[in-house]
Amino acid sequence: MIEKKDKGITTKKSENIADWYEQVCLKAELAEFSKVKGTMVIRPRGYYIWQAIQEYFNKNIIEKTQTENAYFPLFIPESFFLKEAKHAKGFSPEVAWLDKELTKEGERLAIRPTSETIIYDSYSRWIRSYKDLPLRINQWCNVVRWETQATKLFLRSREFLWQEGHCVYETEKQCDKETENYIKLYQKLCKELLSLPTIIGQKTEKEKFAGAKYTLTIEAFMPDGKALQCGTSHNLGQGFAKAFGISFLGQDEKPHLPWQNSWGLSTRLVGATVMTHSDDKGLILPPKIAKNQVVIIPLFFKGSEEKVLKQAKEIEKELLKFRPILDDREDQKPGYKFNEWEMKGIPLRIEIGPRDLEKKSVIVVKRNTGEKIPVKIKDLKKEIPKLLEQIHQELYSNAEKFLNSQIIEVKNWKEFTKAIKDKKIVKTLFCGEEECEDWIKDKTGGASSRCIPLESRNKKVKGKCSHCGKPAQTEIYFSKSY
RNA sequence: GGGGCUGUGGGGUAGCCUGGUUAGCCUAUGAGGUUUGGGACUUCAUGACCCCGGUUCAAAUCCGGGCAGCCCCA
Repeated sequence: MIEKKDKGITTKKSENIADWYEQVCLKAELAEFSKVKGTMVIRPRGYYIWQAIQEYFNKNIIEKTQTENAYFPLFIPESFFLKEAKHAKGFSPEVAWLDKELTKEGERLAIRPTSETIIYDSYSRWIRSYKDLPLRINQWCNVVRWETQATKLFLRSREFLWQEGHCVYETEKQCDKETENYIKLYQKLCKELLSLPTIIGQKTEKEKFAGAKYTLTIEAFMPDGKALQCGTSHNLGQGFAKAFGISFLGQDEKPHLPWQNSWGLSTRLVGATVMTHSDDKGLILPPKIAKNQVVIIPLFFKGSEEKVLKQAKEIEKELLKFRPILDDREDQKPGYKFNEWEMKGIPLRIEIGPRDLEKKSVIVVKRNTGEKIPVKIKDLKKEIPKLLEQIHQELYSNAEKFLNSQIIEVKNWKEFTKAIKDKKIVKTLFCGEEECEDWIKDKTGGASSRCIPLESRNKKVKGKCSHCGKPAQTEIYFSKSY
């Protein structure tokens, strides 16, 4: 016998987070699996979230940093790819190639896993003098990385949507400064839009972007102790410029190689947000990215239906800017509706019945806490934005509290392995050796370096690597990851 | 990287071991009636064996391959 609750989320977040997460994505109608392994359909409720990210991004990052949006092709000739050796090597295992179609010269074509090469081919023609710099271009597109590992909705798929920014600068100093600025803007987006706390840091040599001088990252931490890379900003140095023949005449009338960076964030952020905030009843969304911020549920009783519905419609009209849903279905009981909209993550529910009409008030219910708050109808327009903001803050501070509670400082290998086993994030001293990092990954069942905290990356440290005992070079975070 | 499990109407499942009548149930969907302050009741209707191949008089069931999804360990 199937329980009625089977219509809802049947697995608890604390019991099996993978199954729970999948159910939330599917049942809240954010996404569904598609036929080809590792590909997904993003449904309107899910795509709205991505659009909200795009909107914020274009307004607060693209415009404010004087970056421009453009678009480059999906297909990349193999020869472009091979120009920067480290880059080509790093991406080669996961590039998807077209089977038959070749260029006129007989070259294979790759489906972009990232667009450095095809963009920099253009840049080599566009940049002539220092007056052309800085050049800042962003593109919104899809990329394909042929993952062999287990794929997961939003978090790891073979095709995903992202933005990639590509800037060119006259000086190293400016490049450093802006590479750091972009990652900080990413962190701000996560906080202000998605209620997601993150850690900023620098990737190790082992984990940095293929072909980069260094990579900055923001890392979020999921409830199961796994980290999720949410955005990266790479200082590419001059390697790509050299490989693609990008040079400019300086004021000194001599040719110079420019400095470049690239930076990106993807639909993975949607997954991070869903997994962080949602609960056993289903989706919880930060209000700013909710397709509908309010659902109005009229409670019908014989004799008063008309009056209640009329008032509900007035409220709907009054609250139009919060994209309300008026659920006036007559064939469903209120309890059913409550559960349905909770599963779909509507931040606020307004209940209105005959008893409320008499008092000229309604009950407003917060999705994240379940609090029921009586509000006078005339005050709704004023109170709703306050409650939405409150939800945003509560989600952030809960996630932040969790993040801080997860970080454990360790001094030796015993503490290190115990912390990883306890699904914590290890903060420790590290020698910086790649072999040491490999060894740790092997012995802990996959814990890898997350990042060197941004504030301490140029600081000298005293002490020993908590694993090998060699003199430490840096502070660092280690954890398992998605 | 290694091991294991699963695939049946839109969703969740029974049946499979031991091949055999019309593939059962819950839910969903559509129509009707009674209802409505936390997943209502009822009548009728709609709708399925992942794909390819093999064994067999006969395949959801056995065998092989493919595709897809999940779990565990490192």
